[in-house]
Amino acid sequence: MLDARYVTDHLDDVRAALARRGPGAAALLDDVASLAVSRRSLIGSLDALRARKNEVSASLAKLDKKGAEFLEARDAMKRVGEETRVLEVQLAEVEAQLEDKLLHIPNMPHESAPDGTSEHDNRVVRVWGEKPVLEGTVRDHVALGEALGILDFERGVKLSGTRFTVLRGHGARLERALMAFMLDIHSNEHGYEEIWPPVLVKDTAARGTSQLPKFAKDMFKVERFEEGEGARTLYLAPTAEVPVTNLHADEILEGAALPVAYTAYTACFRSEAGSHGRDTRGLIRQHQFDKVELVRFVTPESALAEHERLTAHAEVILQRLGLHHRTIELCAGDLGFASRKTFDLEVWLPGQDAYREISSCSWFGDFQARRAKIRFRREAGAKPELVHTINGSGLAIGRTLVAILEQGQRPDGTVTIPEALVPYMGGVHTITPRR
RNA sequence: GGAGAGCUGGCCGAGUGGUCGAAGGCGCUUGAUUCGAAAUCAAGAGUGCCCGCAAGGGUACCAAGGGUUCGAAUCCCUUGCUCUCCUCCA
Repeated sequence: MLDARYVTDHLDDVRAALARRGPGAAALLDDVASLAVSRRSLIGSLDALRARKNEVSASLAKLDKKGAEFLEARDAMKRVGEETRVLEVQLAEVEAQLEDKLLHIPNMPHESAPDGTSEHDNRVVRVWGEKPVLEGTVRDHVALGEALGILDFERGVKLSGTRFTVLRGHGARLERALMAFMLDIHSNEHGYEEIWPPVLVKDTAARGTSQLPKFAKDMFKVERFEEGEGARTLYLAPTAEVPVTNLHADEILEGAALPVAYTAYTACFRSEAGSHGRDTRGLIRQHQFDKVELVRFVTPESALAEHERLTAHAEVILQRLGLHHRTIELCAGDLGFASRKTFDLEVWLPGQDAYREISSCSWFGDFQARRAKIRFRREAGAKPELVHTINGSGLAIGRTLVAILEQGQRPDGTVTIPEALVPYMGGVHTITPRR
């Protein structure tokens, strides 16, 4: 979230920055400044009252507990106590309101993010490779996968409903191979520490990365059966970003340790509320999918360069797989809620005759760090500062599998496995129909 | 699931209603000493918020939340977590 004090002191700037996201975003600021002001004045009065209470209480300790002086002062303090309680309630109320407003305000787009209102205004930054020349009928991954017997959509639906898929044989193997391939490159070559986190997370973690409170409907909520009072609600992480970023929630990192870089494979769960009817066919938009994530905790001054670096790390995967793709930068109007600047990698899918997002690499400034209280100290004794967080998919595995099928298809319906992946596939070079 | 013990500052650990933000030790920082180091001695170190240009001042924080009280790390309640033993399980 944004800093209330910064918003109050730079109201016009913040308003202008948020306006770049489109109409509406800036309007959310209206009450923040006034709430922040009344919060400060309440704290002022409250602290003064408490100071007096502390002072008098200390002197009371030395008095004869039955003396008239003691009794009189005690009664006076009783009234001060009540007054304090009233102010405390008011303050709690104001702070709750302020917090609620702030949690719903999106991040300010960075000045380098291009202007624009929708995905049509996104800017192509670079293109890698070119569209493969495919002989014969171009098929999409659904047709290919079903014919090869590696994608079983029907049984996915039977087990779990729409947007769930069963991978089998070389399909399942490919999914596993991609996981290991990506993790190996990021941990061995790019210097990321491999993490294996829980995927059921507390609401506090989801709040830290900003899925909550605003995007609760996009997640699966898990309740423990029975339990009564102690019942706990957990959320299925929609991305490893949530557990991995929150690894350092409420911590102060040593400046020398930055950048801290983690990579993690997790299954990801999205309820996809509000996307009914979109991408209903195939693997593109599932309730459960696999992804390898990259997360970096960095200093503010290195953030822009670090963002480029992380994006490049994700691009390497597509390059090693020989998959034609392009990198685009999102315009201000298309940025995610928490992001200041985002590069998307879009892979070419011949079956759809379109480029589709396969990775989204975002720089969040201190937006997540403020929510999750992730700080660093430049040197011993220095004041703690908020870190900057950056993350991106490196990559979405299901969509990578789709791209391999569609870009690697041959006229006879078989699929060529990218050379780099062959060792991970147990030496298999080509996926051919089962039996 | 059952029984018990506990949760204090970076760590260990005192503390049982008033001067406790908290003894002591370890660790850390800075000085002194030393050719340098070790040892020793001295001083200093928490985090948030509010006021202040600053120096500095105020306030809150002893797992979390509530309560009792003029006053709570200390008493009461609720929740969470940790540990030990049993049970169960992968």
